[in-house]
Amino acid sequence: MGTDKPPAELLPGTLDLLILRTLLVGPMHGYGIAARLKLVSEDVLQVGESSLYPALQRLLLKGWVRAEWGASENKRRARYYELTAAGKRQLAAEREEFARIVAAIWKVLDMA
Amino acid sequence: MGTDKPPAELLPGTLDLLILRTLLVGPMHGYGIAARLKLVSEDVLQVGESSLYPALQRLLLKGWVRAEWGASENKRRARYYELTAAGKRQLAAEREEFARIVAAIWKVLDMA
DNA sequence: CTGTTCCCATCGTCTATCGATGGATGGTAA
DNA sequence: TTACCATCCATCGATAGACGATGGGAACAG
Repeated sequence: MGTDKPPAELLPGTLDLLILRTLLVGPMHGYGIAARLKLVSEDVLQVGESSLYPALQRLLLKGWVRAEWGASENKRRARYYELTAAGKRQLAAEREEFARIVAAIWKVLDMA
Repeated sequence: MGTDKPPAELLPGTLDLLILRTLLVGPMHGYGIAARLKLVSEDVLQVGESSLYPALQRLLLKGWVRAEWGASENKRRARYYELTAAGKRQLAAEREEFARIVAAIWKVLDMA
């Protein structure tokens, strides 16, 4: 029967925030970002590459990240993404907004 | 002069949860649901009617709410939405899933 | 009778996530 | 060497969900 599905991997609208926060740790390539998100969230957050790369393109366009080609630890060619100053500001703003909204949602969930 | 303002009013993917939780208080009509969300969240959550009604249709289709025509307190005709048993189960499940994901996001936001 | 508030609802747009897919490269094992 | 697998890049098409604009109708206050 069961067409059961894997419940949910991500909250829409939070991916940019997650990527920016991850890049705050240091420059990283796409694959590494996905791996780190999965690791830190203990397998709860699983971002596919087809979500990740469009998101990175978005962030590049807005000037929140910068990209540079390099070599990964395994000597493979890899594109490293790095947070810009504007990206750091954006991160702070998005984080605050996220906290604000989540707090509001909890108020609803906990109301009498 | 830009009183510009609200960048985001809602986290996509959380609307169903918010509606179900609101209906747990008791049967309510659409307008009332929106008003209550705004009130309880202290103006942070503002759901427009063009988001609300499609969402209610969705919930009806899935059998999580039931609808019935009646009269509002002001004697106007109003459609009252009510949580079904399946809806209550769904609410519990979505709430848990929401908590799970938000906790994971915080882990990312707070990582070293 | 006119305007305002309350209450219903749809259409079209836009943004974003995701499954499927494709390709290149380097390490490893047979 | 050859095969294979893991890593790493990226796009396309489908789908879903939120929102602005818009429309209507019924009660009540002025």
